[in-house]
Parts: sequence; C-alpha cells; structure tokens
Amino acid sequence: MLRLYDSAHGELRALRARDDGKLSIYLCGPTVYDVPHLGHGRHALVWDVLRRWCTFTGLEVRFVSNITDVDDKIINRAAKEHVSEREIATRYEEAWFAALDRLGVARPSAVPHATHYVDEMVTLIEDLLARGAAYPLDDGVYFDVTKVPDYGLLAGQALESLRAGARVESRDDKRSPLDFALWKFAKPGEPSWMANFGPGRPGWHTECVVMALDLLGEDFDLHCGGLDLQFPHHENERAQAVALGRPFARHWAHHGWVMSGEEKMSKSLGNFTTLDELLAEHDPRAYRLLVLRSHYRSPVDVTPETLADAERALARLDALARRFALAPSLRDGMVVASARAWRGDAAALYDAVRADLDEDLNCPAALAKLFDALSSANARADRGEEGPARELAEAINVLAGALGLELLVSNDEIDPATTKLVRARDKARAKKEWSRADELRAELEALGWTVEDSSAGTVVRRA
RNA sequence: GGCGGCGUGGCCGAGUGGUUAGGCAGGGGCCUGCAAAGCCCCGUACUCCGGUUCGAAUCCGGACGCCGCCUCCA
Repeated sequence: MLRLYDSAHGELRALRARDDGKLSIYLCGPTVYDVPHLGHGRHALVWDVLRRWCTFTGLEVRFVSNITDVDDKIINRAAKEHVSEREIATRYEEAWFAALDRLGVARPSAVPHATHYVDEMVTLIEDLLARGAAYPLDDGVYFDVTKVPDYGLLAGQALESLRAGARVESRDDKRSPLDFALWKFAKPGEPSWMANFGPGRPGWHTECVVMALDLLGEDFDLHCGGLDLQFPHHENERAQAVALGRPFARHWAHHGWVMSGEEKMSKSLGNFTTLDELLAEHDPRAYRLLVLRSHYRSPVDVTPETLADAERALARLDALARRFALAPSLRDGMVVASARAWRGDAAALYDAVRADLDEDLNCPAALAKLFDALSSANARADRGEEGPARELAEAINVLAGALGLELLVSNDEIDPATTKLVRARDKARAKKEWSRADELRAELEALGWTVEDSSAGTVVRRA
C-alpha cells in the first residue's frame, strides 16, 4: 500500500482509493502563456513517475491534467503581440507538450481546457451565489471564505492568521481580504462568456475545481501540484467544493522546487532555464534521473555540475544495457508489472524498490537499490554467472522503465568510412600491431566516437 | 508579523535511536597489449551548544545560518 505525505494533514497517509484497483489523479496543468522551464519539467516528471509506478504495480490510473487557456497572462501577452488569445494559448500548449514528450512524460488520460468548461463554471458560481457563499461586486463575483469553516487547511494556518498576513492590496468592499474572484466581469476587448450574473470570464481557482469534479467525480483520490499552488490555489479549489457540499480530493500531494543555486527558480525572479535550453545540451533522461535522485518534496538543485553527475550515472545504466543487450523497456509507453514471475535477486530487488516507493515515493532510495543491483549484476557476469546476472540486469531494466527511465543501447549509424577504420583496427590488433591500433583509435576518437574493445572486436559509439 | 522547510563526507543526495544508503569526483588494486567498460578496496560524514538515553546525525530545548509560503508562480 502506497503511503504519501498528505499536505492537508501534514503527515504520511495510506493512499486509500475510492474504487478498488483504480486511482484517480488531478494535476493542475500549465497556464499556457510562455515556454515551459525546468520547474515545469520537474512538476511533470514527479507525477509522471508516481503514475507510472502505480500503473506498474497494477492500478488502473486515470490521470487528468488541465490546460488553463484563459487568464490575465494570456490576455496580456496577446495584447502585447497583437494576436488573439487563442493563438497564444495554442502556441504554448504545443510548446508544453513538445517539451514533455521529449522528457518522456506520458500524456494525461484527459486534458481538459478551461474554455471548454465555462458553462459548468457558470453553473457552479450560480450555485455558490444561491448558497450565499459568493457575492458580486462591480468588477466580478467573489467567494466568501468565511463560509468555509476550515478554510486554511491546506495553508496550515487559520483564517485569522492568514488574514493578518495578507499582503495583497485588497478592495475595501471585499468581505475578507482573502476572498477571491470566481468570475471577472468583461472588460473591453477581453474574451468573455455570457452569464446571468454578467458577462465575463472565470477565475483560475474555479476552472480547476470544475474540471476535476467533472472528469474524476466527487471524492476523487489525489490532487497534486507544486508547493506554490498549495495556497491559495488548492485551498480555494477545495473551499468551493466544500461550500457546495461536494466531497473533493481525498489526498493532497505537493512537490518541491527546482532551485537555481540558492534561490527558487521562477518566472517572477527571472532566473529560469527553459526546457528547450536544457534539452539542447542534455539527454532528457539525465534530467529525469536528476529529478528522481532527490525526494519529490525536497528542493532539487539544478546546476551544470549536478546535470553532469546525472549524465555519468546514466552512462552506467546504459553500459549495463550494452553489456546485456537489453531491449528498450518503454516501447509501448508504460511498463506494466512483470515482476510476479521474478525469482531470487530480481525478486528481492523488486521488493526493495517497492518498499522504498511505497513509503512516500522515495525514489532516491529506490535508485540506490537499482545501482546496488547494477554492481551486483556486473560482478556476477564478471564471475561468469551469466544466468543470474542477466536476470538481475533485466529486472533493473524493467524497474527503471517503470519509473520512465529507459536504458538504451546506442544505435548510432556507422558510416562506411568508420567501418573501414574499425576493420583496420581489428586487423592491426590481430597482428599485435599495437601502435597502429592506437593510431586508429585516436582517429576514431577524433571523429567523435567512443572506442571500446570487446571480445567481438572494436566497438564504437557516439561519445 | 503569521506559518513551514532545511543545515549529512570534495560535490549531489537518502536515512532517522545501535547495523554499508547510493551516485559523481578522488586514491589504491584486479582485468586489459594499452585504454575504455567492469569488478574489489579506501575516505569513516551528519551546523553548534545543552539535555534525555546503556547508546543520538536520528528524540527534546536553545543558538546560528539558509530557504520558502502568506501576491502571479510547477
């Protein structure tokens, strides 16, 4: 049974699903007004790993993640570029999925777009108005946070203390400075939808609550996202559901930041690296490995050094794949459990990895087990224990794949000129012409190949 | 001001009352024509000060330092 830290209760809790054998997850997706950065990458990777692992262990996972395609930031950008909001949203949604595809993040089961759910949002706001949990002002409809007795649950603070700390410049006529806009009345030139309380557009917090309830139903299992969304976004989603008397997420989980040096990486600080910039220089798997090597709730420091470190660790995994000629594990997307038939060391490895992941998704500990096993597989092969070594290597391959980390045997195209050099070198080595063999190796390396000798002769791959 | 997190060996990073985390880098060795890959061995770390305990990096108290949330943010 998977236990996860539940942000609403501040403790580890068994993830008890509404329906046996199934898991419903909602992840707040991006507001598509700019290209994704490393923080978005971690956000996507962390929950991709959870989803993959749960799928691997036999759960049927429904994973919903939205696209916020109407928002102030999209409107502002559209105005700046003199193009439509729709054009901005489409452009950056494409950029989002392009980057996530490269990271090997599986597409969600469903990707609701806020603009397709406006009618449902209007209905929800009408309901809140009817219940007296919302009230109109001249620029929009607001939610009355005092109508939710445990408002502040996710913030970990009582309403009073939140109010005292409120830094937001507040309209005097809001009942509480923490009241938030459910609906913003239309301003000239902005996209708007009809509603009997006045034309306008939905507030962000209303979008997610509607889409989550519509696609996953009441009392769905897990709502996750970044720590920065815990308050106020998730608090406010929940508040609306509570005010409506509709059970919302059973569990809440939040992941930590990507740090750039000592600071949180964020748009507002302007210290972010885009995913495209990262992927131009690094194997996407290296970023996944780097992310997996810290606990999802801790900050992860992304620097050239930590990336290089992850790349070299990845090279060891690939070397294992080469040695045992392992087949790619992700050919069909998700790896589904094949661990039941495992015996011996492979079974023990699976148990150990599962124990780590079951305890709040402890990926760093699980990876440590995989690396232990990697050494063990190589050592056994060195000793000539081919069978057990191979079984273990294959288990490592499958388990890494279950985390979305695919081990790869390089399949570089080898051009005729290179083949010629390789053959010449093998010939020289056969005749024990060592200096000639070394010259040819240097030539190959100058052409960008990594050269290794094996029992089958010279093997090259792209450095 | 309120709330929360963190401080582990050269670097990254788990753990959390007694037992090797793991990776990267470094040193030594084996293998190899030499390399590469791989294997073996090695460093014996937990911010500081008190306390609890047979025993604390791990619990409690305090100090110092760093970070975050309370405003858009993954």
